[in-house]
Amino acid sequence: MTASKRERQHAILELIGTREIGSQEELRQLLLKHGWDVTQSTLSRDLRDLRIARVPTDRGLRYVAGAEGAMEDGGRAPLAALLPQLMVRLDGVAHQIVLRTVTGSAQTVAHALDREASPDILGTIAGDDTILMICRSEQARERVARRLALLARRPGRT
Amino acid sequence: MTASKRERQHAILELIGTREIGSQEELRQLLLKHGWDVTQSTLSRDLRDLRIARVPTDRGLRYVAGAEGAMEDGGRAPLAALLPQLMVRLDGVAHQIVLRTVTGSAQTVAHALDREASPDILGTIAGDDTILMICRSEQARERVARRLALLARRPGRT
DNA sequence: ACTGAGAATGCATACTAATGCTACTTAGCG
DNA sequence: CGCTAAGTAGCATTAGTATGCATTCTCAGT
Repeated sequence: MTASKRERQHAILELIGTREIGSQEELRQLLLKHGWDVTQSTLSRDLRDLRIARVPTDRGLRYVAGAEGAMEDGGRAPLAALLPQLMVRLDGVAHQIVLRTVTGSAQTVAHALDREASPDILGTIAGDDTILMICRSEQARERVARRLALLARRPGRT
Repeated sequence: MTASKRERQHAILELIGTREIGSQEELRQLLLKHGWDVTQSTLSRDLRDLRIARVPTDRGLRYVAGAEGAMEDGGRAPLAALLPQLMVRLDGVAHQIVLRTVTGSAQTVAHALDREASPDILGTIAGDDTILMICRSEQARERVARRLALLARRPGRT
């Protein structure tokens, strides 16, 4: 599958945002449990693509994703550039959308969202890795969610 | 020399802030020019101490100091350990739960919540002493709320 | 369908980093 | 002094990561 690369990299982002992962082999095992069976080589390349760094922490080396890689100019990057890199998951209920991002990037993405000034969106609230978007209606929510999902898919245009 | 360690690490920080360094051997060569002659082992330990990460950039792997390493928060305690101490009040409407914590602890608790990766929870957003949790449904909310209430009661099991 | 261009991946291996162990230096103490 | 404990750093080795090359897979164009 061609699409699997993107999905896999997404899974990687989510795993790394959620747990503490210290080696590619460790990551490989986790991915296995989720149905992906790839070699360390592939992971090395994925981590490079995703700009995921290995940083020393109190508890040893850990992989962490950062916004640095995706941000072309300080915080002014368009949504289309940010989402593929930073969005981890998208979901919603009623007139609300919850958008999960790589840890630490919620503010950045929310900012980009605000700059879009969509009439469908009443406002956004961002924490560390989660953004809550209040939409004008359920229909509005659907529109927005669809668009975001699309933007997140490829490094394409608006 | 004993005191040289501190100086050397200082030099390392400066070098890394100034040039693009991609390997410990490279760093070693630079230090040599500045009068320090140490082995790769030592540099590995220095870089660990300084929390310097190796991140993939456009031009290959580079060592960078700071941000990511410093951003690293330490509170990785499990929910069961946190809640009895930090949760103040629990309430909810529709598919949302509002969890009040001791002032300043919301981020910590929210983080622990995220790490649980419950399918019932779309996401959490934390302020200073309040966490908003968006659940997948009202039923999900009830499940989550019940569980949280239980966990908060005492240092019990997951 | 057939085919050439690229993308994606695995394999084997080169490269780089982390670490157990030992030695040495220094400071404090009897 | 001689001894011990703490802190550093080197050496040798292991652990872990990156990458050249070959193969396989996709897909557009014919």
